Amino acid sequence: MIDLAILGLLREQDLHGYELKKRLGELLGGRSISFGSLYPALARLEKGGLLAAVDAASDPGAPGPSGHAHVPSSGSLKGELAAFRAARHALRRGNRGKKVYSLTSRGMDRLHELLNDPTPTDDRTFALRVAFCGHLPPAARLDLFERRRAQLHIRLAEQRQAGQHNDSNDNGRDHRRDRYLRSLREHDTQTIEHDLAWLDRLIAGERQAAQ
Amino acid sequence: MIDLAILGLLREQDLHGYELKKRLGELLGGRSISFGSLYPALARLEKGGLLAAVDAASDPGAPGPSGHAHVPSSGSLKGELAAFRAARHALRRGNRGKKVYSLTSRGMDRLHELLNDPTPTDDRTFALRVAFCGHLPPAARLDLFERRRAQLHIRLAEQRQAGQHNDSNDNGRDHRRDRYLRSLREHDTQTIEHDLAWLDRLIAGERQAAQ
DNA sequence: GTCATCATGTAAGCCGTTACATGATTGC
DNA sequence: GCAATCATGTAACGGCTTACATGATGAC
Repeated sequence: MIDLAILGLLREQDLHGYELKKRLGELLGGRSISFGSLYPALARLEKGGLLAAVDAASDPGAPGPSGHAHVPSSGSLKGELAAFRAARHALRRGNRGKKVYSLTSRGMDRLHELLNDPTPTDDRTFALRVAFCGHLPPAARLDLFERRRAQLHIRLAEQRQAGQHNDSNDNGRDHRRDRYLRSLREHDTQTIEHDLAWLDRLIAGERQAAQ
Repeated sequence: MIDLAILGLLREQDLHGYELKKRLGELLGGRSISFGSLYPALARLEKGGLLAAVDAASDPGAPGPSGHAHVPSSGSLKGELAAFRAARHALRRGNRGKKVYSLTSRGMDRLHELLNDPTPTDDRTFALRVAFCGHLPPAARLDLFERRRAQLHIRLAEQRQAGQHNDSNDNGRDHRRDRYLRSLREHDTQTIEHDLAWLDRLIAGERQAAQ
């Protein structure tokens, strides 16, 4: 999930981690991922050759690179550590704290792999796929939508079936008690139907565009 | 989350783990929890005194207890193990594989604690709370609904705000590309509004019942 | 010069999953 | 007797969170 999010966002534009997190928060409606999960993921993807740290391009943040790493070489342990870090930073980055990532061609391949993966996924992942599916060939996009539709149809059937065998012992007082349970189920059903209607609209749009 | 689910379901009726999982699956619409998570949770709750294993009551499954553990005492390691297990089973359970749990008074307290906890939670947990809120005093129930409503209002505001600064560089081709992103956001917004409308209905019902 | 924000990372731990292992019950 | 299902558990691992630690930049 996190890989899909990162690769998808970087496809549009080179970004550093902090900015990436903000964008992702907007994409998923507030509930973003945490730094503790984002930065290790970025490191992993970079190590795997799917991302590359680039010399801060014009787009994200301040433009002027002026990288010169003069190391004062103090005696303290802390000083040594800081110097080491500064040197490492100077090697890898343009000028300052930011580390801007760019999608490599392998990363692009991986993104398409993740978008086309036919195994059913959770709601969040599907949302991400929709967000990034504009880059997909129309046929793959249609597939994505239809797979999701099938999945939701199954869910809906299960939901209805579960609603069937409602309390055989229907003795008065009980009637009022699980009123909330029934309301919940009804609402869930409607939510799925709402999702299905949306998917149908998307699919109709695709078919229309195909002509 | 899993604690809430277990305690809430056991409040209605004594159940064994396997049955519990099935009910939970119905409650959450298909996507149940796994055994690998359920059984350890049951063990933990039993150890904590929130649940107690009872001698299979009349309700869940076959009624007749006839527990007699005659141990053949074979020489093999496997045999010893089996015998040990059988003995352990005989001590703890009525007659067969099933281990039926019952909610203790401490478990009941914990359930109310979980239902009344005012910290905002994820959607799944809220669904569970609604499913079990029939046991709550009306005021607590109303509180639950209104806290959720406030939470959703915030989400909705964030959503709208995120939708504001849409691509300042609105140059033609771009227009068509993130059509899917916009559709997704619109759908998300509608979903939240749908949830809010439901909550409003629930709250109205509570106020009406309060009179 | 200090405070808020930007920015990157590490460590510990929680919560859940899949895969594995075992055995009882029931229907044919 | 054999298979499907019911039933309970353990072990390994994955992904994400919180809390912690560090430092740069900019505004006042």
